[in-house]
Formats: sequence, C-alpha cells, structure tokens
Amino acid sequence: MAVTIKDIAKYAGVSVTTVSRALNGYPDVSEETRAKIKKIAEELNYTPNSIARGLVTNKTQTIGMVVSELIKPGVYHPFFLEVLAGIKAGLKKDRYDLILFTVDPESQDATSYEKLCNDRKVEGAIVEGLRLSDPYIEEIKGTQIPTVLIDIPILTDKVGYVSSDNVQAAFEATSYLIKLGHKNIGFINGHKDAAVSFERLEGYKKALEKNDIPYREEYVIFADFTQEGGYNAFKTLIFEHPEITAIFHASDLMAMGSYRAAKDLGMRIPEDISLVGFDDIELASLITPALTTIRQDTFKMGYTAAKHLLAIIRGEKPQHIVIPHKLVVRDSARKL
Amino acid sequence: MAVTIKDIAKYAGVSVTTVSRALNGYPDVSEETRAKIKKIAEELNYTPNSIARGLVTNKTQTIGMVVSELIKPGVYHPFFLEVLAGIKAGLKKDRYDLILFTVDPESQDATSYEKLCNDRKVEGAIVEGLRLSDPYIEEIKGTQIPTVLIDIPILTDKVGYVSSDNVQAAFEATSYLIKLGHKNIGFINGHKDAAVSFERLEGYKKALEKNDIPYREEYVIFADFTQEGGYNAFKTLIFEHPEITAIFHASDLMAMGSYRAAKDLGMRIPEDISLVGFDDIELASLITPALTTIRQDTFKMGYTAAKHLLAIIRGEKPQHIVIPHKLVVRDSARKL
DNA sequence: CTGAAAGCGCTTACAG
DNA sequence: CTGAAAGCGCTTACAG
Repeated sequence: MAVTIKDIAKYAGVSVTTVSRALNGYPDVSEETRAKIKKIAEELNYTPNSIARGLVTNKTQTIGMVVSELIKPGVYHPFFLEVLAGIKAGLKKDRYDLILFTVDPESQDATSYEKLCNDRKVEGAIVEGLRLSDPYIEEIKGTQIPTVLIDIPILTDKVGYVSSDNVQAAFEATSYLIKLGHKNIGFINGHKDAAVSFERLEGYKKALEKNDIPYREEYVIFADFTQEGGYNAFKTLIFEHPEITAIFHASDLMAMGSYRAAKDLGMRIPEDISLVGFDDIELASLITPALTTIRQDTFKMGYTAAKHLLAIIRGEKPQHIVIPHKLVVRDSARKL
Repeated sequence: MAVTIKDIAKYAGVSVTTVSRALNGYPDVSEETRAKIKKIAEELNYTPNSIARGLVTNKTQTIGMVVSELIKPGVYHPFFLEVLAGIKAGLKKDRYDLILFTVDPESQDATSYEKLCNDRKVEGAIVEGLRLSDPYIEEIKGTQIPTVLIDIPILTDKVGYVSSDNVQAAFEATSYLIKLGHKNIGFINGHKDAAVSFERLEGYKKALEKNDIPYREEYVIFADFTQEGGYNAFKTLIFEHPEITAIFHASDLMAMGSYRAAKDLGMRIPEDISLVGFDDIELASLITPALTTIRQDTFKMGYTAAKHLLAIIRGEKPQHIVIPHKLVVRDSARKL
C-alpha cells in the first residue's frame, strides 16, 4: 500500500541497504546514487515508517507527558497549557513527539508508571501535577526511565526537576507586604500534598523572621489551591483575626476566592485588606483591582523541562533547574 | 533486554504462536495452556511491545490531535484544555493514546497534513483551532485519513465535525437582549477567518429580523476574539453609535475587553450598557458583574469528537454532530 | 561505494 | 489445540 524502501530500491536498481543509507545521510554512498534515490523517494512521495524504524533502533523519538486530573480544578490547571506549549517548543528542534497520558487512581491501579511508559516505548517522560501522596511518586524515585518533574523535588541519576524558587518567591511577596507597612499578614496556603506549599510557607516565615515579626501559626490556613478554598479561608482568617491587614496566597485562584469573600463581607480591596497572589494567571490582570502576584514563567518551565529531559536521554546528569519568577505589582495591596 | 514473547515461550515450553494467541485471548488455545502462559507472563513482568505489534497489524492504537498556536491568544485557547480532557475521556475505553501535534506556518510548509499523520501512523486525527485560510483546511477536504474537526465545517466520506449550533446560540443571546427591551444592539464578532463568526452573525441577524429590528451593518465589528480586540471594538461602537444600549460578543474574552473599555469610559455595567458574551470561560462567573453568556459544553465536544473519530475509523459514516449549549443568565445585562 | 543477510518483536495464514 | 514459517519495514554489522 504505502511506498516502502523496497519500492525505492527497485526503481533505483539498488539494494534496500543503500536506500536506507542514502536517505539517512550516511557518508558512504556516492552522491550520484544518493541524488537518484532522493529524487525517486520524492517522486514516490515516500514517508519512512517510524514504527519499523522504532522496532529496530529501539528509539521511538517520543516522550510522554504524565499529568493527573486535567480539568479538575487544582494546582497546575491554570498554567498547564503554557507548560505544554513550552514543552512542545523544547521538543521541536530534536523532532520528538509528545504523547499525552492522563492518570487517575483507577488507571494507576492497573498500570504502573514504568508500564505506562514502556507500553508506548517513550524514551522519557515529563511529569506534572501529581500530589506528593501519589503512588507514582515513589515509583519515580526508583525508575530508570529518564524523567523530568515539574514542581516536584526528586533528583536521582535518571530523574531531574524544574521549578521556581518558591521559597524566594514567597519571601519576596511577603517582604513586599511588610515593606508596605503590614505586620499582621495572613497566608492562605495550598494543600499539604504539594511540595510548593511547604516551600512557600518557608519563604513566608523567612520574611517575617527577617523583619522581626513573630510567626503565628493561626495566621496560616492550608486550603487546596482552589477558589472555594480561598473563599472559606479568607472568611475564617478575617473572622478569627480581624487585626489582619494583608493576606498572601499560594495561588491566584485562591486570591480570587478572597476577592469574592471580601465582597460578600463588604470589605474593599485594597482599602480594607491587601491581597497578594501567586502564579499570575490571565485573570489576575483582568480583575478589579488588578492582582499583585508572583509571575512564574510557565512557558519556560515547560521548555526547560523538555530540553533537560532530552539531555538526560542523551546521558547527561539530571539536575534541579530553577526558573526565574517575578513580583508583579498591581493594585491589590496598599501602603498601610 | 526487555522480556519478549519468545522468553515466555521458552519458559512455558510452547511456541511463540501459542503465546501470542493465549495472551490475546484467542479461543483456540486450551485453558490450561493459557493459564500457564499468563502466569509466566506476569511473573516475568511482560509488557507487549506495541511497536512490534503496530508494525505487523498496521494499527498503532494512536490518534493525533492537531492544533495551531497553543498559547497565542485566540478562539480556542480558553477551552482547549477542556476539549482535550474530553478527548482523553472519549479515547479511554478503547485504549487509544493521543499524540499532540502543534502546527504553525513554518512547520506546515515542511509537512503536509497527511505526512504529519502518516509519519506517526496515527489512525485518525482531531483538528482544532485552524483558521479557515489555513492550508491544511483544503488538504483535509480531500484526505482519506479519518478526521474529526472541532468548529470547522467539513464533511466528506472520511471527515466529520463537531460544533455547537452557533446560529441558534447567537439567536438566543440576541433574543434575550431584545426581550430585555434593547433595540440598538451591537455585535462584537470574531475575525472572518472562523466559521463560527459567520454562524453567530447569522443568528444575530435572525433574532433582529424576527423582532422587526432592522439590521445595521455598522453595529457589527469584526474583532479577533481577543480582549484587546473587544476593548477597541467597544470604544468604536460607543463613540460612533452612542444610542447602543447592549452588545453581544462572540467570545467572553472580547467581553472582558468591553468591561475594561467601559470602565475607562466611566460606564457602568449593566446600568449604562448591557453585555452578553460567548463561551462561559471561568472568568465569566468570577468577574463583577458576572457575565451573562452562552455556555458551550466543551468537554462534551472533545468527548464526542473522540467517540466519533473512533466510529469513523471503524468504518462508520462521518457526520456533523451538534453539542447543546445554554444561555447562562448572570448580571451583565439589564432590563431596559 | 554497494549488497546479502540477519534481526527487531510481534501476528497470522497454513498445516497438522 | 499447537507449531513452523513467513512477513511487517526498517537498520546494521559484515563482506566484498
């Protein structure tokens, strides 16, 4: 049906060996023969069969992307798309293709991480959005499959990861509020099943400490990165600690929840309460007042993850790569 | 290296033929043999090599998703993720995997649609986000590769498509404004390179016509589905036609632009101007006032596209499948 | 510079 | 119910 290397060989009057070598740019074939073969290949509209090649070379030129819960509201949802775009961009030059795996507890029962990757013979995988308690996490710690994680700190001889400097970012956000004159600063954090939550908490604490503001555990609420979580946490914080004048959030989505809660309580932003978010999702600049937040370069996270994965596949040593962030000052926090 | 069917055959003392048949559930193998083989396969942690199987069966159990401009702001961006989640869900039962192709003018010069699909031997493809002027569009009209498009009307013996009833949806949105008492209704449409723009325009016109309101071409502005486009279009409409009391938008993103423009002009929503959007992106319910809009069931669009593609691959006849939409009334339009 | 041959891991008529 | 053999489309030592 489709034209094969064999057809070309027949037309050109050479062996399939020569055709293969000519088309793959091997030097040991005369330019004349190569030209002839190339011309015929083009005329016949030949497309190499990547499956057949994959079988013999044991390389598929494919990497996997493993994510959980694609559209359930969660940590990574807001910028999944940008990370994905970054990954695709990072894979482009080396002509790797991307196969997308979405996993859930049910599928994970049936298929281990290694099996998932081996079934499709991906040469490596990028993993995003898994909770720390996810069964794949333990497996990845011991895997021999080249893997790069996003925002999940695991480093082995085959596994690296990419993330923002969450400690530093949270430190900057909190310091900014302190510089504005705030002393009673709440923190609406993500859930305890994400490494970033602990890192951001650490940054928050560091900023307080550096400015001699005592850390008060009751000012910190672990929500779940969602809007609803933020909404409830805001109310709790304000009811129980009316002296709070500013709140730092571990995600913009949770900050959106605070906007809603503030409105419900008749509080004005930033007159009555100053808010700072994390992520810089599209919404952040569109809402009124525009949200001051930490921008993560999510495209670059994806791009870097892809490049690093390719490097690991080539045999380089996995690393933790830090992607620069930035505090974006808008209108949701005021000077006290 | 990895364990193969041959290893199992050796351990079990049978031929590879029998192993293959036992593992694939063929009936013509004794239960005793099958049990033994299955047990050994499990013990050896055997994973079938899908590449090898693909080579002989000429089936890859893979479909492609073709999109352009993943993160550039555009029509499909706001709900790409949900469509994708729907596709994954639709593919799950039949155990098809998804390989993601992103295309741009440069890549399209080098690789035709057929070549893109044939290179990876995908059994079919779902296409989303191509402009009508995209070179792939013409190619898809003549392709023999099973294809399902999203929001792009092409119907051949191998190509079907899935979309909302855009005419009806725009008709309902406009009718809603008319019922509220509005007579001078502007329409900020998408660009002319999308089929949905023309369909929505038709629905807008139909609603006016049905209510004996003359259609005024100057009330319609073709923007580009983006926030900036909406912002500029709003200003133009309001400056040139201050009698306008309501505006229907072909996307929520453009409606967001109108929110911003209204704010800049000191106009209140809905007191001074009533707005209706299209899509129901997350933002729509979060912004103040919450945006009245048309909700598209984008998850279902993806799910249906996947199921339909599988059907076409099985030999069924391609169709145009319509996904139900819904007018979601919130606070951005008022009774006149 | 070129070709014959083996082999990648599987499936599938065909024969028994 | 089971096996020997051919073959899917390619790559790659090896020999010349």
